[in-house]
Amino acid sequence: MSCEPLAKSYSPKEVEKRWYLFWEEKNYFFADNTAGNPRFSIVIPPPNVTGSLHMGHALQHTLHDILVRWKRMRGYNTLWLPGTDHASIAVHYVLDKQLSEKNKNRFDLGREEFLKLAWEWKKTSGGTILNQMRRMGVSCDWSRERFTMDDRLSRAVVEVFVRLYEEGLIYRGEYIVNWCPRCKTAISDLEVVYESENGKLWHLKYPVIGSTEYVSVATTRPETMLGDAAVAVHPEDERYRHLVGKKVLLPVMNREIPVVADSFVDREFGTGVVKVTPAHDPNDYEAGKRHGLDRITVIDDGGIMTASAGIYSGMDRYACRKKLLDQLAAEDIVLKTEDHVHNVGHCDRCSTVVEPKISLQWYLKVDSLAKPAIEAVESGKIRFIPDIFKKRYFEWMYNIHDWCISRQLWWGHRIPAWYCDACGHIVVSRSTPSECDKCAGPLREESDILDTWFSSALWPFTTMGWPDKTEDLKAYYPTDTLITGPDIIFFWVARMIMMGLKFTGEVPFREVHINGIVRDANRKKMSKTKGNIIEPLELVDQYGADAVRFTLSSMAVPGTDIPFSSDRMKGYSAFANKVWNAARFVLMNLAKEDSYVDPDEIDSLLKNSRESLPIEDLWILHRLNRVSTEVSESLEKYRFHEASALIYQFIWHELCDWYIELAKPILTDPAAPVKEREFRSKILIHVVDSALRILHPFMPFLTEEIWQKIPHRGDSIMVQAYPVFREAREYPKAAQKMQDLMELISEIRSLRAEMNIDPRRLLDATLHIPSDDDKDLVERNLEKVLTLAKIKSVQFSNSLPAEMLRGVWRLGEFGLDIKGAIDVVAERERLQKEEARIKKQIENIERKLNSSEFLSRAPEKIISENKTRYKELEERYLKIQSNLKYLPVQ
RNA sequence: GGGCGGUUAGCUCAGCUGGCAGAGCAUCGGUUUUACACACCGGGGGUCACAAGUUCAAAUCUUGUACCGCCCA
Repeated sequence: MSCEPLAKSYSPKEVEKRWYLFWEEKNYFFADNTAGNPRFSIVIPPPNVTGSLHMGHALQHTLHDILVRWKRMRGYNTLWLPGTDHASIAVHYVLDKQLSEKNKNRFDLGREEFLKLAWEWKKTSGGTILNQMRRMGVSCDWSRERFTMDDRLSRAVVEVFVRLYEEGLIYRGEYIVNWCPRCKTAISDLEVVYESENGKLWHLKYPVIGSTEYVSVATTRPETMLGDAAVAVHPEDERYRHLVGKKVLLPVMNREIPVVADSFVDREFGTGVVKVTPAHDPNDYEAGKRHGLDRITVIDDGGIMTASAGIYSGMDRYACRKKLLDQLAAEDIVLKTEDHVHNVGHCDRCSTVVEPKISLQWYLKVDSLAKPAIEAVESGKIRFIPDIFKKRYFEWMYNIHDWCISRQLWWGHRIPAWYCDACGHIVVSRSTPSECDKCAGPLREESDILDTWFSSALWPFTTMGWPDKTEDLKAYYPTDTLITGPDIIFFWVARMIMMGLKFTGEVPFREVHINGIVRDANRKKMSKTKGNIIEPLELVDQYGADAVRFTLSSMAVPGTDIPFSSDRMKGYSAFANKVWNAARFVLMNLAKEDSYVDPDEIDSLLKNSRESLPIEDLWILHRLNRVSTEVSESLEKYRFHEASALIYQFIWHELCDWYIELAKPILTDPAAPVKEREFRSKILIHVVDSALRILHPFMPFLTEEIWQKIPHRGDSIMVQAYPVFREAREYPKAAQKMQDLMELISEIRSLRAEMNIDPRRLLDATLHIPSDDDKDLVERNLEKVLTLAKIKSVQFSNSLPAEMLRGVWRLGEFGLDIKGAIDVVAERERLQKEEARIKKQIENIERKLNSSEFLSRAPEKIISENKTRYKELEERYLKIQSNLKYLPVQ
């Protein structure tokens, strides 16, 4: 084993690139669907093909990869399937922008040319996010990368559409939809984001025909009055009962419109009289249907006023509002203008204000799909983590509406429907029909495409080859876990559950882990407009992928948002460096003959010579055993923050701070007995190797780089076994003894520091340890105390000589000889402080133990714990008091 | 308007079925000890938002109040 010395600090950049290529070359990410071992499969929530990696992705991909690498190392046949969705609206948005720079739009180009351009764009820029993912170290099976518009997935989409249509679950209908005038398409309820805006409420005067009376109607959108078909009042509203059935004159348009009575009117809003514009408001649309009102469309697809808007025809909707208000003011029709805060719907993609619009769209009937999807979660077949999110799921599912699935866009899955203009028949078919199957007339293909989420809903099974009965489906479906954000429970999770159950008869995944949202340091959501975006790849450049991963993981408390902290980030990059340097130390001190140590070899070593083993070895092996078990337990429960903290604590504060410090004298002393040195390096290699394995899923690059340099067997750490619990490694008693030694050392250090003793000065110490066993323990481990507490000699005695600094610990008391140079005042102060502190604790326990209620009602275990603790405290208290007595009086 | 979550050290947060209040960072004192100053050793810092209740015992359970945030309408 040749050991090149490591660089003085860890520099991630070059390392990361090299190992990622290595893993890919070795095909380690590949999932073999013929392997027999238990499987673990997971599909990625497909990122938007136009997207680039943001902190949310970085978090999710980190959590995915931790689970996947951990499962893989535990021997599971592991699949992590990557890919992207085609993101109709987003791609249109990108290309529209490019086209508008050349003063063109998609309609100038035409469908065919536009799609060519889109595919070209996808080919050159669509892979951005996938390549960025690689920099995070994700171990996806790239050979199975999918895209929602792949031929195979597209065929599956058609198959699903046709089946649903044939079952009568897909229908066409004319309803009022959310329309984006910029994207020029319908969007679903979920794609509308409401924002609270400061607007105005205008009260307008509508004269009553055949009377001098007028009604005052309040509106936030005066331009829609041009399309008013009626005004409405509540049927039980005494104020207006006499007007029902009469007509009012619509100002500007000078159109006579009826006054109708309808209980949808909110009597408290404005004056209790509302204008009814069936073509431009969902509630008015329904009211219009009830009263047989005209639907007068005054705003067109692009947000421009139509010919029905009279003199305002051709004007933009907002320009129209302004001009119209001028006219209304001039004609004295505006009675009042109030400030008014209201929620305005915006397009999720482009933020344009949504326009409710009547149109003919395709819908999916969801009632019958929702029922089994609700049951799947109710019965526990699918579990949400944290559990609380299932409430949100149920709430939405119980109030679910039919889903508008058609979009007036081109990039996406074209709806497989054809219209016969001759007889009006609609043909829905898996393949292009040549003629109408009713009248043999010519057919016109539907120009609409499907909502992107329609194909995303099929992702868990179409990516694995459905509707064919593929080996992948057999091996990896249903998947085990879905990790995603709370914002898409409805968009995606709910729809996947519905579609999965419908088409495969099985749930698409068994557990849904909902992660938090990454926010900036001030807890604000990151957004481009706020300019508070943190780019994960910039962090990777600066700190290394491992540090970014570890930071995100350490803060990933299930269901809790993550305020991203660059201080934590720095801390964990220091941790990476700490691990690096621990390895550096080990490598610097290994001998040529040191080689890989098999865990079983350690076990037999332990079996044969347990009695003679140094206590720190038993302790570190015990701790390693516990920590590796606890980390796995935490990961089972998706408690990533807990797992990270366990590893961090173990490696830094146990392995580095204590074990390596204790190993130093033997490893670095050339005079140390060969046997002892050899033994120590065996254990050390094993512990470091195991610690690296435990850490690997969290910090894959660093651990691979180090593991390759220490004595090892195998080609890569990522395919080694994850440490598991070993009964033979349980040494709770030895661990306790080690803790006692550590306490003694810490107490001595603390006393020295508090009394300002030169840290380099070696002191003589006297120990008083009542129990022979304990005394024996310290005697046998004296070297450790001498080294770590800077002591040059120890005397054992039944009483401590006067003129010494005194301290206490669990097993006894100790004195430090500083040759009479005791600062009596400082020492008295220190002891008195300690005395007061302990007295307070004793009083607290005394109160409990003196209470008969406590003694009669508390469980036996708690009582005896308190008694033990009381005894310990009391002993300590007495020791301190006697130490105070020994202080020379001044 | 309805529902859900949060309030713990200077900051950011853990704290699972009630039983000794924790971490990281920051801060203060000390140390160029040959793995690491991205380090080491040591210290200080808390009315667990507020109020009431349940309990032998409450950061933890119940109710109410205040403030902050999220989701739905």
